[in-house]
Amino acid sequence: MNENARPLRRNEIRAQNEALILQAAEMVFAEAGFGGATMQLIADMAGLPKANLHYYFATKEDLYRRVVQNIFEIWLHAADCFDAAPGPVEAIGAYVDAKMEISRRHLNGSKVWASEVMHGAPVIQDYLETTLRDWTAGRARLIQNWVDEGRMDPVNPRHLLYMLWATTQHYADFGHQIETLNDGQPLSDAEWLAAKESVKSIILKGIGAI
Amino acid sequence: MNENARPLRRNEIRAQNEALILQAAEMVFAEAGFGGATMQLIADMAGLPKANLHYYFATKEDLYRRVVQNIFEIWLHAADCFDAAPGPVEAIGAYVDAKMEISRRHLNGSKVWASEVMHGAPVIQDYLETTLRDWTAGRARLIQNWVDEGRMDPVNPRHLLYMLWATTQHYADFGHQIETLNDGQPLSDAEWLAAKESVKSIILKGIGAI
DNA sequence: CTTCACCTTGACCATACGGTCAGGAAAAGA
DNA sequence: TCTTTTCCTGACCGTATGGTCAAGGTGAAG
Repeated sequence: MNENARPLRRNEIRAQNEALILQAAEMVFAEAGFGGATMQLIADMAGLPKANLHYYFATKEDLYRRVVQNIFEIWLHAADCFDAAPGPVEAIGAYVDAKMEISRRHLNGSKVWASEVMHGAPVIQDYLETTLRDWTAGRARLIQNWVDEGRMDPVNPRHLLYMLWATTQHYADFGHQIETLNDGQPLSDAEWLAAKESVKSIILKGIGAI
Repeated sequence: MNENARPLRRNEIRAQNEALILQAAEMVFAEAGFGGATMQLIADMAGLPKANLHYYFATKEDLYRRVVQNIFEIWLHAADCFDAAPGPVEAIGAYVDAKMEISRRHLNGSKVWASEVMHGAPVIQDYLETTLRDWTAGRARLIQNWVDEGRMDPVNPRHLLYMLWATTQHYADFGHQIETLNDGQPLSDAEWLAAKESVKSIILKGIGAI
C-alpha cells in the first residue's frame, strides 16, 4: 500500500495503518452495522491481512469504539460556533451549517453514530450521560436566555435542539432515501445549499428569531 | 399464500404464530440490527423453537423483509390525513401528529425502517423507487399548490417533507438519547404532547402558514 | 376410525466468524 | 556490527450461526 519509495518510520507506520483501518472500519460499520460488519471485510477494505487489524485493535469492539469516539468528537466540535455567536440567528445558522457539513463530509461517521444511539448506545452511554448532558444543558440555558431577552419565541430549548439534530442528521442517515427521491442522483452543491438554507430559514422563522 | 378453503382453526394457528414471530423479530432487529440479530434470539423472544421459525419464514431475510414491509405500510398510511385536510395547517398538523404517534407506538418498527434505509435499502429499494417516489411527488405538488395560492411561504416542498420526516422520526430513532437527556426517564404523556406541539408550531410558523 | 395435510422440534451440518499464535521481517538502538 | 523492539501474517482454533431434516404430533374432513 506504500507506493512511495521512502521507507516509513515506526510512528508513521502506526499512524498510517491505524488511520487506514479506522477509515475502512467506519465505512464497513456504516454500511453493515456492527453486527453485520466483519473484520475480514474491514481488512480487505484497508488492504491489510486480518491478523494485522488485531495487532492494532485487540477486538472488534475496540475498533468500533474508536470509530464512534472519533465521530462523537467531530459531532461535539460543531458546537463551537454556537458559543461564539452573538445571538440566536448567528448561532443557529452557524450550527446548522456546521452540522449539515458533517452530514455531507462524514456521511459514514454520521451513520455509525446514528446506529450506535439507535441500538441503545452500548459503547458511549457514559459520554451521553456526561459530556452530552452537560453540553445540552449549557446550550438549553443559552437558548432560554435568548427567550427571556425576547430575542426569540418562548420555545422549549430541548425540543429545538432535537429539531436541529434531527433535520441536519437526516441528510446523512436517510441520504439514500433522499438520493432515490432525487432521481437517484446525489444532491449537487446547489441542492445542498438549498437544503441548508431551507432548514435555516424555516427554523429561524419558526422560532421567531427573524 | 393464503388458502381460503382451509379450516379456521388452522388459519388461527398460522396467523397467531406469524404475528408472534414478527413481533419478536421486529424487536430483535431493532435492537441488534439485521446483522446482529440471530434467529435463536428471535425464537427465544417468541417462545418457539428455532426450527419453527424456519417453518413459517424460510430465511432470515424473508422474515426481515416482512418486518420492513409491515412498518412501511404503517408509515405510508400516516399520509392519509394529509389528503383529507383542507389546507397546510390542518394537513401538516395532522401529519406530524400521526408520525409522532408512529414514533411512539411503533418504536421498534421505526428503528428497523431507519436502519434499512440507512444501510442502502437492500430489501425495499423498489418500494422507494415506486410507491414512495409517487407519494412524495404527489405531496410535493400539493404543497406547491399551497405556495402558489399564497397560503404559505415559497419553501421547497421536498425539503419541507424531509424536515417533517426527520423531526418526527428522530423521537423514535434517537429515543434513547432523548431519554438519557431527560434524566433517564421516558417522555411522559405531557412531554410527548409538548414535543408534538413544539414541532408543529415551529414548522407551521416557519413556513408562514400561521 | 382413517386419512391427510399441516404443524412441531431435537438433533444435526457446513460455514463463517472473532480471535490467537508462532515465527519471520524490518526498523531502531547499542 | 549485533541486539532489541516493533511490525507483519499464514495457518489455525473454538464457537455460534443460518439452515436442514426426519420423525412424530395434531386437527378436522370424509
